[in-house]
Amino acid sequence: MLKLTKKADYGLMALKFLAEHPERSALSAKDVADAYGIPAQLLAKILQQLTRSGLLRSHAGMNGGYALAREARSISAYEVILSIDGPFFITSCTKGKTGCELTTNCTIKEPLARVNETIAGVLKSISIQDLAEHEQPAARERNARELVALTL
Amino acid sequence: MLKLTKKADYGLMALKFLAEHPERSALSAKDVADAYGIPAQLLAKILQQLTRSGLLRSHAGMNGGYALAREARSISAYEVILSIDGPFFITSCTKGKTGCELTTNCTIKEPLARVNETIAGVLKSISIQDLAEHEQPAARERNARELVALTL
DNA sequence: TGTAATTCCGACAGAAACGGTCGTATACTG
DNA sequence: CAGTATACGACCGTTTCTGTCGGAATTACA
Repeated sequence: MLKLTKKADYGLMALKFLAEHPERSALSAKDVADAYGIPAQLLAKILQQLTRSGLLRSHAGMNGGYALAREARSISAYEVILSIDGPFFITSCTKGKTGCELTTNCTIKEPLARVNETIAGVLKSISIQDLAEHEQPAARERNARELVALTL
Repeated sequence: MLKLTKKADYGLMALKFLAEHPERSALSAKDVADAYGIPAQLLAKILQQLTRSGLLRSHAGMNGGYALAREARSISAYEVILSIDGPFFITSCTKGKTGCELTTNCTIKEPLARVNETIAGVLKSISIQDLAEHEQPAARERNARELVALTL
């Protein structure tokens, strides 16, 4: 239904939270979970996944936790969603390698693939820092032309 | 996971098929289902829903079936998806009236709402006729500026 | 009038995805 | 060593999705 999973939401929230607290060298999963009322163990798994994808750096032990692996500005919402929910295709027929197993050619796929790229483009244009700043002026003018190029 | 349901896919395919066969006054659910290998009864329910939403006109009885209620050019992919899958919000927290029941304010919602509108804008810019024509040049230049206005 | 084609509608069942929990192992700090 | 924290896999309950079944109402046509 074209909606992010809660996991992806949690992930974005967590990264935003980390971006907002650069003074702490690391925040534990529990810190973040408490801040937002997210189930701690669930968030832990999400953060572990983000670590595996290289978006976070983790450190076990006392005073350990997670920190952004890169600048907030250079981490896009797209990467986060991709890491947590896996690759998304707007068409449900595009499943892995098999392609569309339905009829000879569901020509519907082609135009929707363009929509898919547009969405990806929009998500790529939004950085974690954009989320952390309550206004996100930076992402605006920056990608205007690019967006047009993508959709058309 | 940011993906259309199969039902929505089926609905788009069916409308595309109807748009491609204007010579027939009506096509039965079975006709369309056979053409694409879609489960007939499932497609029937989808077409009924689209009829309820006013996108199709139905006619029972022999030689009955479904036909587009409007010009293919004036029916957008957005309307189809909306009819079948219901209103979509990219953030999973935006549930009906309650709003975000999580923390005081998940500021994440605000930027993503803009993404949501962008996606809606793209889907609105794609008509059934665009799907029927294998190239969809019409939707291109037409909505370029509008898209920019939406995202920013 | 009767029969076949077809839409209409609700209920339901199997399957998959999602959200969340638990237990345990591992790593680091002091 | 003890406490804090990540890492990871198994599992379960709920929801959503996909598809099926059965029956009722509508229409065309012989």
